[in-house]
Formats: sequence, C-alpha cells, structure tokens
Amino acid sequence: MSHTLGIRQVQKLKTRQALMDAALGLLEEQSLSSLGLREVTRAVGVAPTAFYRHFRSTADLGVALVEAALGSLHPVLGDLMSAVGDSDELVERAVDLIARHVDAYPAHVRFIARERHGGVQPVRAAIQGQLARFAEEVRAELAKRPETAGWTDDDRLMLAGLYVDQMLMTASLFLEALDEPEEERARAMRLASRRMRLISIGCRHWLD
Amino acid sequence: MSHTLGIRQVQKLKTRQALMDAALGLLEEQSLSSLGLREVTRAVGVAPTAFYRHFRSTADLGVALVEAALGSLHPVLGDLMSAVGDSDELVERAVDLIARHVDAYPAHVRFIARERHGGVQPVRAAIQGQLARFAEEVRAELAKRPETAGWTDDDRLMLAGLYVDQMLMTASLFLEALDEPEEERARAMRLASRRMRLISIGCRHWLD
DNA sequence: AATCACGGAGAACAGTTGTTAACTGCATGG
DNA sequence: CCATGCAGTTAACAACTGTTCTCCGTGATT
Repeated sequence: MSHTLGIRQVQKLKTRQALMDAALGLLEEQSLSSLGLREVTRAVGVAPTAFYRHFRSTADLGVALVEAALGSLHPVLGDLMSAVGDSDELVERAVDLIARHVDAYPAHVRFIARERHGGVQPVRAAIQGQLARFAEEVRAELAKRPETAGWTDDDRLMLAGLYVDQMLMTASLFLEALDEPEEERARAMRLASRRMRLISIGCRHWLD
Repeated sequence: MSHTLGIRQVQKLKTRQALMDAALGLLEEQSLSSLGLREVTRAVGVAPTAFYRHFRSTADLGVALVEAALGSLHPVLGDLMSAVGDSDELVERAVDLIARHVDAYPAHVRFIARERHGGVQPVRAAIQGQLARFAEEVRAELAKRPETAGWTDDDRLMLAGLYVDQMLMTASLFLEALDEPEEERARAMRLASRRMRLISIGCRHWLD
C-alpha cells in the first residue's frame, strides 16, 4: 500500500515544509493578511515563483498551516479525556498539557490564536471547522462521564464549546507568559486552573 | 473651562474622525498589520501625507481605534452591574446588552476581536490594558454583591477576567451570526446565556 | 492689519509587491 | 535508454508602498 516516495517527491515535501516553517516564523510578528509570498520564499532561499508549485496563495498556505497546527491534536485530546479520574484531576492534567504544548509549539499556538478572528476568511473557516470538531469530540467524551449524566446533548455541546474556548484562552495566556520569569508562569497556571475548576463546579450543579 | 473649538480644530478633528472611520471600514476584511496608510487616505479622499498630521503610523491609528471602541464602554458596564437583581437576571441583561452593542457597532467589535491577538504589538497592549481595566471594574462591582461574599480578592479577579473574556467570546459569536436568519441569532443568544449561567452557578458553589 | 502656525496638496524617491512567461536540469516511467 | 513531466529559475511587468521635501491657503494671534 505505502509506495515509498521517490527522491523527487521527498524534495518537494521538504521545500513545502520549509515554506510552512518560514511562514510560521514570519507570522510571529505579523498577521497572515500582511504576509507576502515573496517574503516567505526569500526566507527559505528559493525563487518567488517556486511558491506557486505548492500553494495557490498565502491564504492557501494559511489553511495548510491550520491543518498542521490542529490536525495532529485530536488524538491527544482524546487520550487526555478518556484517561479516567475525577474532574479536578482532569483540569490539572489539561492545564499541564496545554502548558507543555505551548512550550513545544509556540508559533503554532500563536498562529491559531491570531488567525481565529483574523482577516483571511478561508483560514478563519478552517480554524472554526477544526474547533467544531474538537467540541464534538469533547462532547462525545463528556457523554461517557458521570458528571453529565442526564444532560441534554445540546447542553453537553455547550459545555464542550466552553471548554474548548477556555483551552484556547489558556494557551494564549501561557503564550504571553512565555518569556516571563518562572514565578509569573506559575501564576498563570494557577489562574487557568481556577478558571477551569470553576467551570467544572458549575457543571456539577447544572441540573438544579 | 470649555474653550469653544475654532473652525480649524473642528476641521482637524473631522478629518481625523474620517480617517478612523475609513480605517475601521477597511479593517472589516483585513487586519491592521496589512492596512496601508495610503489605502486609508485614498478612502477618505485626502493626500497620503495628510495622514502624518494625525497619526505617526497605522499602529498609532490602531491604538486610537482601541480607545474609541472600548473607552466609552466603561460606564456602560458599570451601569449594567450596579443595577440590582439576581445573577440569572444579570446574565440575561448582559447578553442582551452585548447583542445590542454588536448590532450597533459591528466594526468596532470585529476590530477588537481581531487585533486582540493581532500582529501589531502596541495595539495588542492597548487592548490588554483596556480589558484589564474592565476586569478590575467588574471585580469592584463583584465585591459589592452577595454572591462573592467571603471570597479572596484574587478569586474575584479571576472570576472577573473569566466574565470579561466570556463577553468578548459572546460578542464574537454574535458577530458571526449577524447576517444569518433570526432563528440562528436566537440560538446564539441562548447558547451564550447558558454559558454564562453555568459560570454563575459555578460561582455560587465556589466556596465548598 | 500684518504675521505666524499649521492642515493639507503635490511631486518625487527607492523599494516592494503579485503574476506572467519562457527556460533549465534531472528524476522518473515506459 | 530515452523521452517526458515537473520542481525550481530567471527576467520582466505594472502597480503599489512609506517617507521626505517643498509649497500653498487660510484661520489664528498679537
């Protein structure tokens, strides 16, 4: 089934990845709608026209970046929530996971936070789509847990969306604290934990 | 005290306002970091160099827009929260207020949501500053209410920040539903209400 | 009434942008 | 082994950008 890729396709994928990496780097201090195609190719060290071999436009590049940043995260989220434990432990695990992810892939996180409401419609749509998938998956996991027994599926989706948004806000919070001293980062983690714990408490008393 | 402004200052303020309005319009489909100074002056019908009489750069314009979009909102928020009523009624009032505000000033709301994590550092800082002020004010109002009696001031600030973020998410949600049929808009309002009500429930049981 | 201050216009600058076209070298499939 | 497809190059295009300098008209100041 898996046809070993020829030298040529490997090279193509390599420059494609180089373009995406360079773009991510440039997007740390600007938004996608101001990212020039030449800017990207210059950073890679390749001719401007080579860009068209991989992407139709910078918007197209952006959509690919969304997939790269969020696509591989679905199984991670599934593993997190299927691991048993009371909700307080789950909160701690989630916050820790987010902190680790922000440390490992800051540029990805920044890109998503920035372009979620950014000026490029197709990219916004791609992110919204991925986040909707996340919410759906969280809802499915929520249905297995005792905390939401007797809930409407619609209410579960509401809670799932709230959690997903909260995760993004948390990630963005950690992003701002990246270069700050360890003390500040610890404060951010405690703050995020308390926020999510308050939500989980609200969840415990929802059916009153 | 109030020195009546001369003809000249009035004209200056008028073109300054025209520049800001034009920029806000252009920013509906792009982000500030890609907004050109010439683009703005062209939309107003004024020479490019006139821009410098009012703003040092587009980033400077952005900071002014932040002030225009959020500055006048502080008393509104104060009125909202000082009006007595149980928390459920407060939630309904808040959601309704946000919906009305999004209808009246969609461009302002879009701008804030977009540039909060946008690519222009001074503008991000200005928004963060305003949001911090909002959080502080909400905390002060929270301290007067019975729901947070016995709370740490730090916990009150946590809740206040959560509410402020939730208001922004709600506004952004309504923004997406602006052109959709009335039915969809009603669903968005119910969703936002449930989210905030769940938080307020969590608040009621925080001290356990 | 004469001077000044200043918002705005105009022209020009070097540098940048996206996109097209025709070309080159080489891995690949028959 | 040879012909083809295709990633990447080079050159050129008109259009656009931010910024500087010089100038103009007129409301404001004394």
